[in-house]
Amino acid sequence: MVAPLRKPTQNGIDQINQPMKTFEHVDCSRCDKRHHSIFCNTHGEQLEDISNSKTCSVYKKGQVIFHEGGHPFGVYCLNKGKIKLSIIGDEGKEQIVRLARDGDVLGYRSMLVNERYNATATVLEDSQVCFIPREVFMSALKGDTALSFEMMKLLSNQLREAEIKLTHLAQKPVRERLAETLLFLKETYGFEPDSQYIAVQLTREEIANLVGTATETAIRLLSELNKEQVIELSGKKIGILDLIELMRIANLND
Amino acid sequence: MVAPLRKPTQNGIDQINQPMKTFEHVDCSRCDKRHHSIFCNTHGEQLEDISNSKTCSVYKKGQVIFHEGGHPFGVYCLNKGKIKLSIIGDEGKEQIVRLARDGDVLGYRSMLVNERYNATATVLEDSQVCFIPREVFMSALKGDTALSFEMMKLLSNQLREAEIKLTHLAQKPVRERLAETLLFLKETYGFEPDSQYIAVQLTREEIANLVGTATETAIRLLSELNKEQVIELSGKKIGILDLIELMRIANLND
DNA sequence: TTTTTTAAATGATAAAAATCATATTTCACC
DNA sequence: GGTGAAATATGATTTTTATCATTTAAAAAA
Repeated sequence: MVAPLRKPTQNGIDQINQPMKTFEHVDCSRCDKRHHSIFCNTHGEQLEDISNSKTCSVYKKGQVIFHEGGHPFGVYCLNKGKIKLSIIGDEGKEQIVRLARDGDVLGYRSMLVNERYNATATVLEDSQVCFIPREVFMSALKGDTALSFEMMKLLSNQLREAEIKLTHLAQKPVRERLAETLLFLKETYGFEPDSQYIAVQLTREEIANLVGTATETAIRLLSELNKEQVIELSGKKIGILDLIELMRIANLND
Repeated sequence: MVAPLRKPTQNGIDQINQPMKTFEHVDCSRCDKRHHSIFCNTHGEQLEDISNSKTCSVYKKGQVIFHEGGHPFGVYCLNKGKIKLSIIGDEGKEQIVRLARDGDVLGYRSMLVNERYNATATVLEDSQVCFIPREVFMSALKGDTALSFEMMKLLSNQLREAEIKLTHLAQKPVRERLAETLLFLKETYGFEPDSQYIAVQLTREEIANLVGTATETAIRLLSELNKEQVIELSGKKIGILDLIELMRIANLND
């Protein structure tokens, strides 16, 4: 008997944080996602330890993998799926700070500093996620310099991205940031097979929380870009009709 | 004969990036700043290597230690002084992304990922800075797990700070962010001896570039807080008269 | 299917913040 | 100590963006 599945609340964050079932997990050494992840240079003993101790689970859309304020017991490796990482601001408003795709690792930051999570990880579409227990991951880090370096590189890159995002948030108008966000979504998740539709479905509210604006403003500006034939809206699907123009609007000189 | 010292340009970023002279450098093992830095657990060979290869220089106010776009040849360790790290946005506007104080290390991010600097480090007041060459720092990292972990912790903390700052920038009004910035300045540099004045002198423009707003808006809101007797303005010096009220205005529930 | 709920769209208005303009002050330099 | 440049201050105005209100459309639930 399986417990009934509750629906996500209006802000897309669900109370349920228990995965529904496990999936057939391959050995980490044969996982093709590994080569584009921080484990790309991890071999032998370390990789075996990880592989033997991991738990692989399926999370349904809307489920929360970990919660802001919760204690980290390990790291999560996204095998397949899409996950948003968000911080709830003082007035209860969500700010999406990162999006994860296949091969991305989550929850390492809090584990490294041994603090509670400062973000919530919510599944955007049904996902397969592997869990690596704290001790295993930490001892892998200790025993594997290459892994440590990959970790440092990952953190460095995310820090750079966060600082650039910060600068744009402070200096660029919403329209430019929205265009930038659409390009970012396209870079992160690509297009759906044989189409110009970005391969992720977000609510308008989520797009606004990614851009850092009010939902109505995001809706208005999306409609505007739609009228200008730069993008195409079809329900939650967003197609890019004129990539060059979208890039021009985003006004990125980096 | 010493070359004449040019003045900082209007945005506070100087072309000169050559330190004027070296200072009497103590051995790293006896540097008291070390205990609060990433080198707190570094000993023996690694520390000696660093100590023997470092170059210690004095930078004058306004001088640039490294430039956005430049190549990193090592890391900088701030022995004594105050430094701002800023990114120049697309329209040429400065965004201050970090402030460094005694014991802080700079330039590691770009070095770890082997990319050009994405920020500029400018000296806010005359500072003593040690330079550690790339190879020495990197091999210390490789040979010293404790240092690697400190590095990861530092990056993790900065990432958390950046993400929180991002959220506040997106969600909080300027007045709250200004109050938060003043509290941050106080936390970072403390008060001047026996006074309530924050121990750093920034231009109003720099304060605005830290808050993420227009200079005039920052000036106006500072005057407002001054009138409300929450802070005291005396030239570039900012005194905190009512810390409780300032914290209330900052509206931090974290 | 029909009902109910939730999300999206759009108009009207208000609030916030930026920009422009112009004093006034401060400070470095002669 | 005076002079000019830069920084600060402040008012007026415009622009941007958020908020509120309402309608329409879409998606879940009965």
